[in-house]
Amino acid sequence: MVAALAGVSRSTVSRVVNASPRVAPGVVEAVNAAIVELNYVPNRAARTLASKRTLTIALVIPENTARFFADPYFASVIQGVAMYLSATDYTLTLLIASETDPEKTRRYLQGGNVDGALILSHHSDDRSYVQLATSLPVVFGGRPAGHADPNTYIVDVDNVAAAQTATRYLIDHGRRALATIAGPQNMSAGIDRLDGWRRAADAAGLDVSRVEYTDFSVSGGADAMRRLLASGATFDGVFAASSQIASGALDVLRERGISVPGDVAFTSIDNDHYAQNSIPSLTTIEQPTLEQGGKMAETLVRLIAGEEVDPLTIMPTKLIERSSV
Amino acid sequence: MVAALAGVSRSTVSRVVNASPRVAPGVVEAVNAAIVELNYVPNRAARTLASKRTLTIALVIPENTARFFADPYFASVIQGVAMYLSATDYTLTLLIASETDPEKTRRYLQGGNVDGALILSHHSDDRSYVQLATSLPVVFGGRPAGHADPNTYIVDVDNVAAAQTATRYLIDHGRRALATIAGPQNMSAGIDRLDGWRRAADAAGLDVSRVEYTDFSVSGGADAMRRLLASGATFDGVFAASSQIASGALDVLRERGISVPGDVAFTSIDNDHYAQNSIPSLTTIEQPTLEQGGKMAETLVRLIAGEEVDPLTIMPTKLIERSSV
DNA sequence: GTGAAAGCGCTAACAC
DNA sequence: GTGTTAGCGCTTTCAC
Repeated sequence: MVAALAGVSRSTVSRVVNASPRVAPGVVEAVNAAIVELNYVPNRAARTLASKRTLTIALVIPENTARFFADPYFASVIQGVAMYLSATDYTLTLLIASETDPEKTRRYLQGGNVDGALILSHHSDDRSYVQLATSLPVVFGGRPAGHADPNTYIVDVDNVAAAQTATRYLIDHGRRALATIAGPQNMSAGIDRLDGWRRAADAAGLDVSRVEYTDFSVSGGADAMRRLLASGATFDGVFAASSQIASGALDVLRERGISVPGDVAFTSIDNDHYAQNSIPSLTTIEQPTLEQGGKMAETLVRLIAGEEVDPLTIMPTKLIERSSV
Repeated sequence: MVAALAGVSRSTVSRVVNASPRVAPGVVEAVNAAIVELNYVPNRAARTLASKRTLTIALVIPENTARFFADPYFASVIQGVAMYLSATDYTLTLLIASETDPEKTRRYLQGGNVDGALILSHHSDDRSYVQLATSLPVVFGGRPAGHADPNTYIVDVDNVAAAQTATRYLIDHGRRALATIAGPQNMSAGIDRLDGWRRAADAAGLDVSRVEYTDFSVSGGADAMRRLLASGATFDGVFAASSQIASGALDVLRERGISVPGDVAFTSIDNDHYAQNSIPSLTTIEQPTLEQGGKMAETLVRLIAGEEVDPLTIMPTKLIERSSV
C-alpha cells in the first residue's frame, strides 16, 4: 500500500492522513506523493471503527416534509451546509423525522451513527431535540421556540430587528394605518417578527390591533388577507412575516383591485423568488441563507472537534428595496 | 454481550441479526430477546468493514440545487425514498453535485462509500451518471435524455401518454386552437410532453405550430405566455408541460383580462400545490410522486441485493379534473 | 518523529 | 444448525 511506496509505516501514513502535527515535513510530502500516485482513498468504515468518529453529520428534517421542501429558505440553508461540508471529510445524512417513527430517529442519532446533528425545525414542540443536545453535538437553525437552554447552539438572524426595520420602512414612507400578517406563534420566527412589528408600530404611536395569523405559505397569506379585508379593517401598510405570505396576500389584493403600493404598501422578510417575482416585487429583508447553512455546519464541526464555540450566532440581515412601497 | 445472555456464539447472533434462514427458531427467539433486553444496536462501521456493504445509498442532486428544491416534484420523490428506506437498514446520504466538484462526487460514489445511488437529475448532459451505472447500482428517477442504455434502471411515468391525455381533454371539451408551453428540450420530461401534445393535436387534425419553450418554473411559464401573446397567436386551449408553468401563464392571462377557462382552457402535468392553488385551479395529470420515490428506492435495494429487477418501471398517472377547462 | 502491536465490533468461511 | 478462527483497514497507545 501507500506505506510501502513512501517507505514508512502504516502508522505514519495514518498520521499524515489525519494531519498530525508531529510528522517530519519531508515525510509528509513523500506520503502525500504516494497517496496521489496510488490514488489512495482511506476506507471510511475502517476509520470509523478504529477511531469512533463517524465523519457523518445528520440533517434532521422536521415532520412536515412537504412544507419544508416548499420553503426556499430551507433549500438554501441546506445548500450552504452541503457547500461547507464538501470541503471537509464529513458527509451529510438526511433524516426525515416524519417517516421513521420518532423513536427510530432518536435511536439512530444516539446510536453512534453520526458525530453530530443539524436541526432545521422550528416548532416549539420539538423539545425532544433540545434534549438530544445533551448527548450529542447539535446545532439549531433558528432558535427553538421556548427559550435557549445553556447547552444549545443556535445560528439565527435577529428576527425582531428585521421586522422592526421592515416596519419602520413603511412608517418612514408615510404609512400610518399598519397591519401585519404574522407567522405561526409556536415558532420563534413567527413570534419574533410579530414582536418586531409591534415594537416599531408602538414606537411610532401607531395602532397595533390589525393582526392576522397564518403559516408561512402563499395560500396561508392569501387566506389571511381575505380575513383582514373581511374584518373591515382599513390599512395602508402591511408587514408580512414572510415573502410567501406577502405573495399570497398580494394575489388577493390584485383580485380585489386594490393597488400596491398605491393603496397599500408592503414589506416582508425573505429575499427569495417569491419576493422577486411577486407583483409588484417586494421590498423585503434578506437573510444570508447560504451563509447560515455554512455557519451551522461550521459550528457543528468545531463543536465536534471540541473547540469552544459561541452558543449563539446572529447573522446579519439586509434591506432590499423594490416596488411594493 | 448479547451472545452471552442468549447462550450462543457471536456468529449466531450475527446470523440472527442478518436474518439468516438456517438458525433454529428457538435460538432466534432467545437471541432477539437478549437483543431487546440489552438494547443492542449493531455497530454500522464494523458491519461495513467486515461485510463490504455500507448500508448507505446516495441521493445525487443535480447542479441546479435552487431549482431542484423549488420543485415540489423532487421534494415528494425524496420523501418517498426516505419513507421506503426507513423500513430498511439503509441510510440516505445527500450528495449535492454542484457544490463539490464533479470529480469528488464521482470518486465518492466509486470509492466504496455507498452501496448504490439514486439520480434525480434529468439533464441530457448528465451522461456521466449513466456511465456510473457500470460500476455501481444506479437508479434514475425519470429517463435520462438521450436513450436508455441496457444497463440503466429507470423509474418514470409515461410522459407522452400523460401529455396526450391532458391534450385530448382540451379537445374533448371543444377546444380547437391549441397551444403548448413546453419544457426544456434537453430533458426527457420536456421532450416527451411536447411529443404527446403534438400527437394528440395531430391525431385530431389540429394545428401544432403554437409552441413556446421554457424551463419548469412559474416565472418561465409567465414569460412564455407573454411571448405567446406577443406573437399574435390566438388560441383557446393550452397544454402546459407543468403546473408551475401553467401557474405563471395564468398569472399573465389574468393580468391581461383573458378569462380561464372562458377564453382559454388549460391543462397541465403535476398535481402539486401550484395546480391546486392557481386561479382557477388546474385540471392536470397527477404523478404518484411518493410512490415513485419508494419504487426507486425499492428498485435500488433489490438491485443491490442482486435480485433480477425490471430495468424500466412505468408508474401510472391519473387525470385530475378541476376548473381550468 | 516513527514503528510495532493491539484492537475497534462485526462477518464469513470453515469445520463440526 | 452452530461454534471457531480469521481477518475487514484503519487508529492509537506504547516504546524507542
